[in-house]
Amino acid sequence: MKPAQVVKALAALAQSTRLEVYRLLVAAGPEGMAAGQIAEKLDVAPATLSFHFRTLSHAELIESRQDGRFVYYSANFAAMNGMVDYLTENCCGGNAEACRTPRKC
Amino acid sequence: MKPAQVVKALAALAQSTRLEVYRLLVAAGPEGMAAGQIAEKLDVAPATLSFHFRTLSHAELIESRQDGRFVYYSANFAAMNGMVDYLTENCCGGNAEACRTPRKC
DNA sequence: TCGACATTTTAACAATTATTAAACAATCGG
DNA sequence: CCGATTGTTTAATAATTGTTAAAATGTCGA
Repeated sequence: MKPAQVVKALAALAQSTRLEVYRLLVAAGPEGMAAGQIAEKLDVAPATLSFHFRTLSHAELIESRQDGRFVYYSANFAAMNGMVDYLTENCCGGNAEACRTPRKC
Repeated sequence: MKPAQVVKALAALAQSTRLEVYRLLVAAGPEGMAAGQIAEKLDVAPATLSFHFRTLSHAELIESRQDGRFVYYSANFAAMNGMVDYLTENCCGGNAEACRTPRKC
């Protein structure tokens, strides 16, 4: 994963509304959720949400598919793993064991 | 980890200079590096770097200790793990296996 | 104590970002 | 087709952020 893209992904998540959206989609799993459902659940104006979707999409953290009148968004799990891998590269000079902790996903 | 702090941590890393600083410190391990070493290695003006240190410190992603005239900075590994855990909470509605991938650290 | 070194703070400016309302597509049911 | 629904785009404004030079702080060796 290239540095510029990691920065883009981090920036995309570094905003409370987008972070909530992303977490919602992570919890929703591969099937995702419709834009309207998300707007309702988070109580955010559609235009605002659309702006944030675009940012998350551009960062390749989420994907979208159209289904009739609805647009479903879903999380791109590989992207986040790539981001985390980048952050922890050469951890402790290669001795990763020194700072290992278990994780959930 | 509280949402506001996760946002702060992500925002701190969502900037190329700070991301480089952080990665350098992750690689350096618990002993860390002196501010001047980092400035030289990354070719960044001291004042600029100081500004970024403050942002990273405030996000609790790095720590500092004074040693004579030098200030050593080091990565706070627990903070990043907390951040990642937050992002992946309830992954795939609890079925974390569905999106599991191995990681390095 | 003096002078040199290491780093931080302040102040100012340029650039980026978030939000909203309003206008604009696109899709469906009747 | 028409009207209602779903979502996106545009344009404008307010707020936040990154960078730099200059001044200030703190530490050490002589």
